[in-house]
Amino acid sequence: MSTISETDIDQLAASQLSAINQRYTKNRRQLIEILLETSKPITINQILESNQKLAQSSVYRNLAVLEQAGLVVKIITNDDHAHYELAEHILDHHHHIICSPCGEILDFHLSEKIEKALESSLKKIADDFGFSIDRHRLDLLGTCGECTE
Amino acid sequence: MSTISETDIDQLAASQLSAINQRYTKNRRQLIEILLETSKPITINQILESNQKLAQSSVYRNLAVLEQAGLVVKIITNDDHAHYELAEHILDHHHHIICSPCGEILDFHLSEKIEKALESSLKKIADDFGFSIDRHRLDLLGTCGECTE
DNA sequence: CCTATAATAAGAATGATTCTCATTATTGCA
DNA sequence: TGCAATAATGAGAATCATTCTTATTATAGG
Repeated sequence: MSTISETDIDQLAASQLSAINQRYTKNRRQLIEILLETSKPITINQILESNQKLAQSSVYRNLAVLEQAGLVVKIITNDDHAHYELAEHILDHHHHIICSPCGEILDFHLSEKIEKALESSLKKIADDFGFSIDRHRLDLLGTCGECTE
Repeated sequence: MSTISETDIDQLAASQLSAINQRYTKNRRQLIEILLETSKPITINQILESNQKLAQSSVYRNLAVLEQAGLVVKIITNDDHAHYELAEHILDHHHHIICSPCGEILDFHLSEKIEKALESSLKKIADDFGFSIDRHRLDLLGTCGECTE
């Protein structure tokens, strides 16, 4: 639920791509658009279904490029297909609730208070382990209402 | 760092396997032993290296059976090989700190206070989404000391 | 408008994981 | 204890998401 405009995203995308010497091409813009329209993480197959013109190999390659540019995040859950969504500075920081039977992934948010407490804990832990941290992720694994019925 | 004894685990394993009509065979016991000796999640290849007698296909099959029985947890991180470790009622509830460059996974614990606060938040969120929850997982993604040097 | 370079797309290749099936082990019962 | 009946094993084949290859097409910059 971000309020960032599409032109802003285009500028961001162009800038983050050029930072790694990549172009913001028509194909890449279409991927960004699809991800922006979808309110939850989706698979490559869903992307291909939503735009039949896209070549599978290009979608794989371009999502990898967009991920390198920090514009897109790849979400690996269980054994199923990977899911993709826009990076958190475009959407906002959130977590995932995952239905194991059907593989669907939805976004959720922690209260600011708990999120902050968690982050400061994690920072300490990372220090103890001598790690430099990129990010954390929190997943809720279970069964959605539809799969229960 | 659990204080559960090996005989206790054998009993647990036998009982949880028989609950799904599976036997606690020599191969399966060896997998449990290997996972018990290792203090962190390991890959199938590491398991095969640590015991050359084991057949790859059997290890895959038996880890799947042990996972179904709730004795073992499969950890999927990025694109690398899956990692396996004993279930939380054998070890204890914990989370993972993952080095993206080398793929190593280590266990860590949150303070009880934050863990409890988190759990009660997550319970509410699951209700809101109409999900029944099996478990949650929290991963810290970054770069370990060795990979930084 | 050219030239150099990057992106594209179709299909081949890869590789972790799963499946198949003949062989071996185990269980329960006589 | 001995004998089915059934389950587990292991070697290799098959699967399938993902990555790679390469010829073609598009783009940027002079």
